[in-house]
Amino acid sequence: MGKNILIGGAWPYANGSLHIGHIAGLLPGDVLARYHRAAGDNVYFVSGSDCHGTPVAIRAKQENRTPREISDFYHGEFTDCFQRLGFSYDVYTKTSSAEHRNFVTEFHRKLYESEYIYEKEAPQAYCQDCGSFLADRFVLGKCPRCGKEARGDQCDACGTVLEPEALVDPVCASCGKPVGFRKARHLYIAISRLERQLQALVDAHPEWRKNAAAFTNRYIREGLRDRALTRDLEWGIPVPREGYEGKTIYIWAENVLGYLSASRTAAENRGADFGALWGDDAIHYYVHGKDNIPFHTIILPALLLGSGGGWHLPDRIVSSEYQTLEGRKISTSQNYAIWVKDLLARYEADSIRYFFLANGPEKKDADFSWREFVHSHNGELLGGYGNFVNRSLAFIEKYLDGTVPEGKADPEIHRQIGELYASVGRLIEKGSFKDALERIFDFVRSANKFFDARQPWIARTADRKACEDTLYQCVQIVGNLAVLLAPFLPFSSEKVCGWLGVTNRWEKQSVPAGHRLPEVEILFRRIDKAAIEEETEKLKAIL
RNA sequence: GGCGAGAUAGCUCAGUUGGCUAGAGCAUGCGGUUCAUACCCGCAGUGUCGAGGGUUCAAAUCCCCCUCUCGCUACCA
Repeated sequence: MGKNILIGGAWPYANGSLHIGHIAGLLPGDVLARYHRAAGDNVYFVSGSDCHGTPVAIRAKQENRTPREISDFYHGEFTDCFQRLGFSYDVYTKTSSAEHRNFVTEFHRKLYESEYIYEKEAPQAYCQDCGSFLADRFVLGKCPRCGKEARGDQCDACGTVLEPEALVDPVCASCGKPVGFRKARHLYIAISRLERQLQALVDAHPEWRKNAAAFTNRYIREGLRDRALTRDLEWGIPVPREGYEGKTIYIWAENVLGYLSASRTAAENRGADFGALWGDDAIHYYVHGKDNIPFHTIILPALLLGSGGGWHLPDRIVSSEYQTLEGRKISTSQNYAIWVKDLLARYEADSIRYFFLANGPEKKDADFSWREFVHSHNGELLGGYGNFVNRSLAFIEKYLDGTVPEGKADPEIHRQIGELYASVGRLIEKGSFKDALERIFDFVRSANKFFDARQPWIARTADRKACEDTLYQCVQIVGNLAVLLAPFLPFSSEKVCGWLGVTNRWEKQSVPAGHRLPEVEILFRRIDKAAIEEETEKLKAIL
């Protein structure tokens, strides 16, 4: 009986295109989803575009469009990129959808009745000129303590934590005009009172990525602060409470609930029990970059606990470090990035997936360089795996009538394959994707050695039976490699599984003797080394 | 300023609780092979394990200190 598995991929913010940093952090989610499905579990892999919030509203204003137009535009781009990269979301939606809005409205309405929610009036910076309230860090002024330039949340010069109204001569960060302060009433969630439960959550999960546990412990140690759940913004989900007309729900008190709203849609689509998915027996993974950690280990659990609905809390936090680009950090504002749509226009999805899964920022920042990308593709993916598939199948086509021969399986190789399903599965569940791929590619190398050692091209005339045994064995290896690699390289695996007539279930596959191969094509195109120079030049031109 | 993470071969990284001459893949050089997408196989290296101290019979691994990089510091995601 399959387990209920929720895999929540982070919701990319719909105010700019996706770049390689996004895929590096999100790809693990798809590997988990594909693996768990192959293993027979009930997988709900959900995500969506995060459409609300100030940056989208600002961008819309600048471009003279509506926030909905802006976010829908990027949502369309995201959907297209994810689809072409092979992301197997069960539901990919957006926070501006009716389903999400309805779910959140209902959730918040109940939440407000909880003992953890209270109302407070506080002065808030307001810019007459921009016509809007300002976030603390969008207020600039002089530090009351050291007199240096400081932001409304903190003074970098002396390190004092500030309230914006404490600043001397406060001005608006975007227009530079003086700001005033108005009293504003907001709803707050008493995260401070959930400290014990949140600490217990971290302590109960040693399997969280190290960075997730470290961040969370640090926040708790520094003392959790209550947070406002509502904002004086127009673009967002309206606060479902009397007296809050014109206010919207704070984006982080809303977008993380997308895991619930989207998985409810997914459950309804397949006529499954949404309650069971969020009950005790489920396993929940959250996959995102390290900048998202506190929102998934503190805010989301706080909302789930605060609402008192008995919701399942996060089990496994797969939080990546950052992807750098040719040794520098990616900067979208300077256009120093590689955009996913551009990558997809020139390279195959599996090549892209392979690189970011084999070299991704699992435990520390990882660098993307074109040199590495081309070498890893040509050397490992194509030269190692692609070549083994091709030399095996082409040999059969050319010399064995395109039919899988009768043959004896090598017991040692048979054992190794069985062991791979177990160890690779374990590593994927642990979030160790690099290790998992490494195991598989070790085996690919040994398979190439096996082929060489057996010299079937000589045995073909000298010892026909030995040649057939070798190729029979190689076909078994190819079929199983395709299944083992399917979570990582879905497109090429689908081809190979199709040729050999094997399913993609996570268990040892066997290709029957006598199976006729269809015409086989090459799995991966070689990337011309000249691309390294070309692509690197393009990046240098930006700097 | 505070807190956190990282610094290991040209590159990307592994190195469990300290233990033999520090590893892998890629890249590089040499040799072999030819079924295969000039592919694969074999061999060969190279490293003051960021610097400096200390603990220990023994440290990349523990302690101290320093340097550098990155991140977080909560109403930008």
